[in-house]
Amino acid sequence: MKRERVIFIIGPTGVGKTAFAVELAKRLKGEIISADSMQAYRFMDIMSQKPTPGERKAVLHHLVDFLDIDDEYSAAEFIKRADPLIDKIIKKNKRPLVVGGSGLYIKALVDGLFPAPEKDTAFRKRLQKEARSSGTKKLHDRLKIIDPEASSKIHHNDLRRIIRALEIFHLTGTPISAHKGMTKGIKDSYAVRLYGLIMPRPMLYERIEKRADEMLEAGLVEEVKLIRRRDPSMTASSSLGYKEILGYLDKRYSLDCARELLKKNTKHLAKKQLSWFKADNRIRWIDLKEISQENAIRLIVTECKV
RNA sequence: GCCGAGGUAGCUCAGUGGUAGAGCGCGGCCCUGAAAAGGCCGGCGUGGUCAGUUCAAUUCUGACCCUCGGCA
Repeated sequence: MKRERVIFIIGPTGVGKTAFAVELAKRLKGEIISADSMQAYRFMDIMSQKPTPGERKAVLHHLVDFLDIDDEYSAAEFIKRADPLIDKIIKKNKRPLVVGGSGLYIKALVDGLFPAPEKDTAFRKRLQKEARSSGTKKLHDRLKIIDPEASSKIHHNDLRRIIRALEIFHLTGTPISAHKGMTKGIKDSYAVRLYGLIMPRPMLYERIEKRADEMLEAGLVEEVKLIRRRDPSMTASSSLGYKEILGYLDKRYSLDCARELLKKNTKHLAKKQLSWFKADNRIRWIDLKEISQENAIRLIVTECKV
């Protein structure tokens, strides 16, 4: 049986995934699934650089604009929603395009996430408190006893992962390393094609800086004020743009300082995304300095007909 | 012109008579329910220039150049 093809457009923030994907979707009769933790939120329009109303009219977008600011979101929540959407889109005789920059979200969808219980907030709080009073190292030592394999892979300062590993054991009685590998992703039922958009670092950074200025001009400060009033969730409040502007609103530094911070942190993000994606050799890279968007799209369209 | 302070890593600066460090930046990397999060690793640089003292000077002395304050 011929497997249906699912196309992924991934890449660092600022390369132009959105515009590219919209253009591609038009040619392929596609619908876009956003693999983006921040575009999911209502009201976070400017900071998450959502597709424009025009773009959303031209191509149907899924998983954009459906969460309230105080909702949590996660990779698991994402695949829970994205997985069934793929089938639905194919049944409509359309082509699913997954677009986003989060390495984990993409990997989770393609390769799957092992079935595991949700977070236990009380347990996490308890361990965080413990870490503060007696040190992160102590928790790492505890992990070593119940799961030597996981503890050797998790750095002793990486509190977040140490707690998660302990949490899995606490909730299931099985160490986290025993859960890994027991995963099923969409790659098992579809023909997955990963296209990575890229451009030389200086060019990307220039675009990022320009975009930050445009976000400020478009009213980022007002947007942050609005979001703050609505008590953002942990996920929402970790958005780039939010914390940088918050510091300005709290008079900890000037607007110019916030602007520079936003630029710097966005570049850091791009760098981290690049580092994540580089490790995945299934990705076919498209350098937008070497090949025009138009030609790249044509190439993908041709490949899809084969 | 005079007085004072200073010129050390891309930036801000610390320090030492035996040729140098820290933060930030920058680069590299890890990543399984917060991922736009979290974590790890990476520092030879004409020590402003030239001369002197010394076994040895970035560190002491002198001259010069430059920067910043103050006075004219």
